[in-house]
Formats: sequence, C-alpha cells, structure tokens
Amino acid sequence: MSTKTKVTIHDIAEKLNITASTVSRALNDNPRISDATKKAVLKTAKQLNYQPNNIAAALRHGKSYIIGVIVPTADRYFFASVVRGIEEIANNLNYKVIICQSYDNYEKEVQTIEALLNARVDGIIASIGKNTENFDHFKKVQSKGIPLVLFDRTTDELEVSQVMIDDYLGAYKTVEHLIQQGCKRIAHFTSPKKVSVFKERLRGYTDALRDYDIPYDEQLVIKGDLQLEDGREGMKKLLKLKQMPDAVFSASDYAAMGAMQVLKERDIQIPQQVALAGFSNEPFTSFTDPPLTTVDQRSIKMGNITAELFFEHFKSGEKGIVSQKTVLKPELITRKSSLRK
Amino acid sequence: MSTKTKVTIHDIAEKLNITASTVSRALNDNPRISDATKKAVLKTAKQLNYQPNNIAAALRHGKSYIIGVIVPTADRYFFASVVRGIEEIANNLNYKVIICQSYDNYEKEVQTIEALLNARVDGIIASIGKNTENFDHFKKVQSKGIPLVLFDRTTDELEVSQVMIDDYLGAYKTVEHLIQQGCKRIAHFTSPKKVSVFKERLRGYTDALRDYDIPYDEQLVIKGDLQLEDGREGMKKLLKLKQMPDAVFSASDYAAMGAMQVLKERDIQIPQQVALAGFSNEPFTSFTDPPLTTVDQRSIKMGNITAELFFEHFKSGEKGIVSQKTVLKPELITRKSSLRK
DNA sequence: TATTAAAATGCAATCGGTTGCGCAAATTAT
DNA sequence: ATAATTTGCGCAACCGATTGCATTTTAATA
Repeated sequence: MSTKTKVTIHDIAEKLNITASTVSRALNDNPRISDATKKAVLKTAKQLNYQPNNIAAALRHGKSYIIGVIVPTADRYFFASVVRGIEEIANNLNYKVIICQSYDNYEKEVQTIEALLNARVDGIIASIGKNTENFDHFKKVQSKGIPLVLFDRTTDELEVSQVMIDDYLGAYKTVEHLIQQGCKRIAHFTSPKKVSVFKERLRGYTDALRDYDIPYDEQLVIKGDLQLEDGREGMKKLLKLKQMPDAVFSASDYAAMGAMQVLKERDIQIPQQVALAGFSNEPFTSFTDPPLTTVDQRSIKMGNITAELFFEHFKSGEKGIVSQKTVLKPELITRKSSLRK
Repeated sequence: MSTKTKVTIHDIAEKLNITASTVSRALNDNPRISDATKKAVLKTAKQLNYQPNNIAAALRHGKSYIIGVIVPTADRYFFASVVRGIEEIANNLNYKVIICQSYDNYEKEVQTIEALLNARVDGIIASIGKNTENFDHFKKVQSKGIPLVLFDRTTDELEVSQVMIDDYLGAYKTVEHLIQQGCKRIAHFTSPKKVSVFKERLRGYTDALRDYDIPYDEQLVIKGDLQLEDGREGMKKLLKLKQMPDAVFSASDYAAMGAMQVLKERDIQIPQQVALAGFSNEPFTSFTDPPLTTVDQRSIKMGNITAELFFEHFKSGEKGIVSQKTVLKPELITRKSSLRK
C-alpha cells in the first residue's frame, strides 16, 4: 500500500486533463476556478492519496507558515504555559509553532536561531537564556527583517517588542506582604545573571524595604542559580548569620523549595520563625507543606498577548515596526508559608 | 541595515564569476571544488551576509533534516525529558527536532500528523494521546514510508517500533514493596483509557496481589483521569468504604498527590495508616511531605533509545523495516510515603 | 611535445507548487 | 445582434538550491 511515487498536482492535472495551475488554484479555493472543477480536483486528490508539499509552496512564496518559539526549557510550567498560549493564537491563524529549547545554553541558542533562519520560519518568539549576554544573533534576525518578539526574559539591548510581567511590582507586593505579616528581616534569593527579571525583582525587594523603613542588609541578599540546591545552600548560609532572617523571598520557586527543605530538616517553623515566598507559581508550590506563597506570572495570558503582538508586527510588514513593550500585572498568591496570623 | 533583497548562491556566483553549481558545491565542501574557490565562496558568502535556504534544499533532495516529535504535553517532566533525550541524539546527527503537543486531544493529534506530513518531516516520533482509539493517522504515516517510532504510550494495533518501560514490572515491584511494608488492603488508581501503560500497571497490581495471596477487591480499583483532582475524589471515595485501605498505589504521581492532600486534611497518618505510591517520578514527588514513593521511567534514556531506534530505521530505508520493541526496566524509588518501619 | 588522465567548473534539468498575464468562451449590457 | 464584461483556465516563469553529465583546464605520463 506504500505510495512509491509521490503524487503531485501534476498527476492530478494529468488525470483530469487540466493544468497544474488549475489544480493548484482549485486546491486553494481560488474564486477564478469553477465549482465543478474544484470538486473534481478534490475528489481526484483524495482518490490519488495526494499529500500537499508545503516545502514547495513555502519556497515559492517565501512563507512557511511556521513560527519558531525558543524557550530555555519546556519542562517548566511557566514556559510550557506560555507556549500553550502562543499556540492557541497561532493555530487559529493557521500557523504552526515549532518549539526549540536552548537549555539556557548560549551556543545552543545561537545555533537554534541559525537553524530557524535556515528553515525560513516566518518569525521568532523567544525568551532569552540565562547566560546570554551577547545579542548579535537576535540582531541578525532583525536585520533580516524577520519579526521577533521576546517574552519574560527580555533585554533592553535590543530594540524589540516584548511582553513581560511587572516583576518589580510582583516582588514589591510580595515583600510588602511579608512585612505586613510582621517580618522585619527579609532575605532575598536572586541571580547574578544579566537577566532583567531578576534585577527587577531585586529592585522591588529593595524598594519595598525602603518604603517600610527596613534597613537593607547586604548579607541577606544571596546570589545563585536559583535551583533547588542553590536554595538549600542559600538557606544554610542565612542560618549561620548572627541574626537569622525571619523571612525569605526567593526569585524562584525552586530555590524557595530548597529553603523550605532545610528549614524543615532543622525543625524551624514556617512561617512562624521564617516565612517563605517564591516566584512563578509552579504547580508544585501548592503541593508543598506548607503550601508556598508565590507570584503568578499570568503565563497563558502572556502567551496569548505575545502571539497577538507578534502577528500585529507580522501584518504591518516592514513598516510600522515600532517596538512595543507590554507589561502584565502579576498576581500575588498568598499561602500558608507566609501567613502568620 | 535590513537586507531587502535576499542573497542567494547566484549572487555569490555572480560576484565571483562562477556558476551557482560551483557555489553550491563549495558550500557543501564537495571534494571536486578547489580549496581556493571554496575559500573565496565562503568569504563572499560571509561578506554578502548569505543565509542558506533550507527550504530550497529540502525541496530538491526530498529531505528536510527535521523530525517531528509528538507528545501529549511538554510540561510534564517525563515527556520533557524524553524529548531532551531525543534531541541529544538527533542534534548530533544534524537533525532538528520539532516538538508538537497533542494535549491528549485526538483531533489535534490527527491535525498535527497531517501538518508534519505536509511539512515533509523526515520522520515522526510520537507518544499517543490518552483519548486516541483510532490509529489511521499513524497508519497513513507508515503507508507513506515515513519512519515512525512510538514511545511510552504505544499500541499493539500498529506494526511499529516502540520503546517503553516495563510498566507491569514497575507496578508489580511497587505493590510488592507495599506488601512488604505490611500493607494488606491496597487500592489502585488507574485509567479507563485504552492506553497500554495503564493496563499494564493494573496487571502488575493484580498479579502482585495474587502472588502474595491478597484478595482482589474491585472496590479498591478507582478509575479516573489520574489528575490531581481525580486523586482527591478517589481517595474520598476510598475513605467512605466500610473498610479503609491501608495503601494506595496510583498510576500517576498527580493523583497520588491528590490522595495525599485528602489524607493530610483528615489527619490520617502517612504511611502508618495509609501508605502511598505514585508513578513517573515527577520532580515534585521529592518535594511533598512526606516525599512520595514512585517509579522512575528512565526518561532521558528512553529518549536516547527511541531516537537511536528511529535513526536505525531511517538508515535501513525501505527494507528491513522489522518493527522492534524495546522495553526498559523501571526503577522503584522508595520514599517516606510508603516506608513504615 | 603530444597524449591521457585527473581535477575543476559549467550547463541545464529538477524538486512541486504558485502566480502574473493572456486568451477564449460564456454572460451581460447596449 | 454587437460590444463590453466576466469567467475559467492555460502558459510559462519562478522560488533557491542540487546534481548528473558535459566541458574545460591543469597536471601527469609517454
């Protein structure tokens, strides 16, 4: 049953004694083709088991109807959800999405961009890898006139449209919440990387402290990779201080989880002795004991908006490429890890 | 700076007063081209900011160097890891992977296959959606001579190569473990779907009971979608029985988590009163309190093997398409949720 | 130096659709 | 009945790279 010779529109044309052009137009429902012919073509196509070849079409009109999405990793709920949000919009517009993971690896990110460019995707949506400090590969995308939109992990070094949440606000509200719960010595886990989200969260943290007249203590700001293990290390470090913190606001749920583990191992009461808050609203945060206070990043929404913004650019074509910055409001989700009353 | 006119090999050729064929061969490092020419071509290519067009190449030689991977969802650790495993192998061989999610939706799965076929991917690796009971779309792939390999969620209704873990063994060992911990009334969460993995886990469960002379009680087998909420419902149902179970073996970590929540809400001791075990070794299982006993599915390894198997088929071409079934051994990970001593 | 083999490049068809333009037949308007 | 449109379809170029075969150039051999 295996079709040895690929059937093309020419085969259909031959069988019907018409030309390939007509078949092509019929298949594309071109109004200049009669209904009778269309019907006949469709029927013959089915009969011959015709499979359209997008490659050929893409070559001809320079569009592949594919957009590339680059995320650091797809196994994090946040990124997976954004992708889902993007797909919803894209699929509606008959675009396919190809998901690529950079694994936060700079070289892989560069290679991926190159591959997408070679594959002639119609555009790229990306979230920058943690270790990326040079943005030439993104500039290349732009210089080729390929629409580019960044989300969440963005940078100001590029004149590009971007969608993110207000990390500053999310952090500010979280710290404010901790303060209102009576915490006075609040530590923060952050990243030394050049990624704006972490810088913004740090800024929200310091501003909230300042606004509530709580002195900033450098010892309480721990820099690390924000993985679980980093959270564990960070917490241990904090516990060695002369004066223990009474709260930890982590820029990552995973690091917050690491802190929680250490606290529980040492029978330190959460939140009575140390209150905890993370960031991202990973699903597991509601599974922990106590459940973890965190900040929801509106991931699906972010995906939707990113895609919509992307397609706007896309339609406007060359002109009107005024890059645009959309900032979503995050939502603080308070759970037992920080609720003291 | 935006390159308005796309530069092609013809532009390079013109500039060097040679033909496009030579340029093409030079770029592909064809031995029939002199080093001098190669060097010149490479230099001019860089200078002109040439970007290869894979679409054209793909059209010409019928290969896209892209393989499509279909997973129910990419945000589950297991699937994400398998994808990672596949990518490792594929990238080494200079193949790109495009990840597609079916969201366990039959129509979307069919559409995705169609899209991949149209896109002329060189092959497809897939894990079947939960609700898929008709496999014509996969048969179509095979009938077109496109290499196909399934992993984890497979089916016997297709004569196709597949890679999976020994779900039966994983379940058997888990139940055996629970029995050895002194449990005598072990419940099981499973799915009513036609997916072999769940059927195998159920079989492992029943066989273990039988081998240890524990009567099978239908009331203890709860069928559902295995999401968190289903686990909660299932546990509530179990707690209403005249005789409460003293263990629950769930075919999914999420459902096990739901059960754990309900038990904790009612102050039922885990594992003393009810021991718990899940399946998949999702990362969060080590974050719960108590940490959840579960079965690791060797996900990265599975990805590697799946990809290797795929490329074997790929190379062997039309002939030698003897479909092959690889079964990996799962690993039981015992944690506090089931350790009674 | 003439001859032959080897090396380097050119020619032109090809992959499978798409599309601007043109022409003839059918339909409508005058 | 004739002119003006409209409709339906064909022709042929084109998208950009690849490749079998022919041809030219260079090197080796007689």
